[in-house]
Amino acid sequence: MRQSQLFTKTRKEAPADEAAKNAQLLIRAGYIAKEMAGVYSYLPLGLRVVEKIKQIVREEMNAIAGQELIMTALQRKELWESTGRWDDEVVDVWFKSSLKAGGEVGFGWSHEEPIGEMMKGYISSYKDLPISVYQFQTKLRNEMRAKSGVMRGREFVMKDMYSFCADEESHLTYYESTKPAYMKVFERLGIGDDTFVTFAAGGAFTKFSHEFQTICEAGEDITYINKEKGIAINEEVLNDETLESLGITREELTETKTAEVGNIFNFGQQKAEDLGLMVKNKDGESIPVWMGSYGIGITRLVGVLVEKFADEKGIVWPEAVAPFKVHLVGLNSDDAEVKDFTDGIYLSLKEKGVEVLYDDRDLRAGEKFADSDLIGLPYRIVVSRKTKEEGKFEVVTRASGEVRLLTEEELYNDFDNDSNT
RNA sequence: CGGGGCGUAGCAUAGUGGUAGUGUUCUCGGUUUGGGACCGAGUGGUCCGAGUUCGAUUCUCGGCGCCCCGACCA
Repeated sequence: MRQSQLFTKTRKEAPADEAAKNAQLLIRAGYIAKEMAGVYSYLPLGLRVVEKIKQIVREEMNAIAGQELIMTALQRKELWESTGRWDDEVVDVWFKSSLKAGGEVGFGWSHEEPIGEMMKGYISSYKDLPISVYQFQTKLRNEMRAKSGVMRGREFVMKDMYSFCADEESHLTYYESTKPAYMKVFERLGIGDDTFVTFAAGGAFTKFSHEFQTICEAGEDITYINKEKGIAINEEVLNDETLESLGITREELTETKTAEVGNIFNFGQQKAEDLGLMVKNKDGESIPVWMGSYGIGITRLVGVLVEKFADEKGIVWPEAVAPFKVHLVGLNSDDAEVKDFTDGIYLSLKEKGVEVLYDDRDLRAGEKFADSDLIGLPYRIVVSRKTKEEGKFEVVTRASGEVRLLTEEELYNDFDNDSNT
């Protein structure tokens, strides 16, 4: 994409009403725009990042037999009343409204009830199971206090998946299979080494739920971690009983600030029982379905990645989620010959299938470099009168600052879409 | 929801009970051209409402909004 056609602009200064690094940088670089506290619009660059993350999650959920769907944002009051969760005293994050035709509706803060209810129409026998479905949904939660930029908003995108099984064994097998699937997601996002399956407060059915906590200074959680043993415990369940059951001592754990990027819940049969989601087993008896729910905070991950990898110059995207792989910075663009030459490089890269943002604006070098650093694409290729004459292109790796000089041929080989540059 | 802070131009900021200033952005002209360069000109502003006052951006009250700490986070 040509940067001259991108409607967003970078800003030198961070907005005064944002204290969080992720929001400051994302706004300055033109990825997001603030609508109100805890509510952000995703602009062209930001949307590309969100879609990249979604695609990685999608691939890994599909790999464990997840079927994608999308549910509604509007939800029925009566359904939530049937499980006792319409009451504001019980669920304090409801946004509610009323229909002009009469009746009340809620805005989806979770989809456990609606998905279970809907599944009644499709599940009646153990032969129908197991089933796992997931969606990417904008969740609306009336948080008392939004904070930390995109990490704790009132409106955010989440992947939520729900599993339905006919017996405990397949249910637990599926539940366990989501852990490595989740870890693959986080590895692909470049935060695998810093993300831990964490014991956390569970639901009514199980002693623990499992969270996926990523080491992050801007996170809201405190997690006690032992990297060697791969054990992590949320402080909310850190007690003698927990330590003993996990065979570890307090001294072996390190207190760490983390951000919750995912969580999985084992509902057992309780949720289905509440909803009346039953199947016939082999003996012809009606039994409640075994259910689990599995979340990943998509837009929160955007914030976590910015927080973790940004440096003093700006954002540094992991290659897997960067809106473009290459930032082609054209200098001396007032010189028609250089400009034509740079245009040619741009078209060739595009032809090779390389995702490239081409800074074709007629600006001074310093301004372009500053913007490039701020936007944070993995590789910067500089083309100027000098490089045109010498036939060498400067390639800078954003994360490391490494500078290479490549010929045009080397450049295309290096950025061939199939390579692992 | 408890506590604290803050609302001045697109953005960032200064200041004052009496015509609101600077930087940046933006527009125009010129010089520049590998790290946000320089010179000149121009556009553009006191969150909303009530009160006090001859006069309020400033003081008082209320509202709305934003940030931070705490509580909450199924």
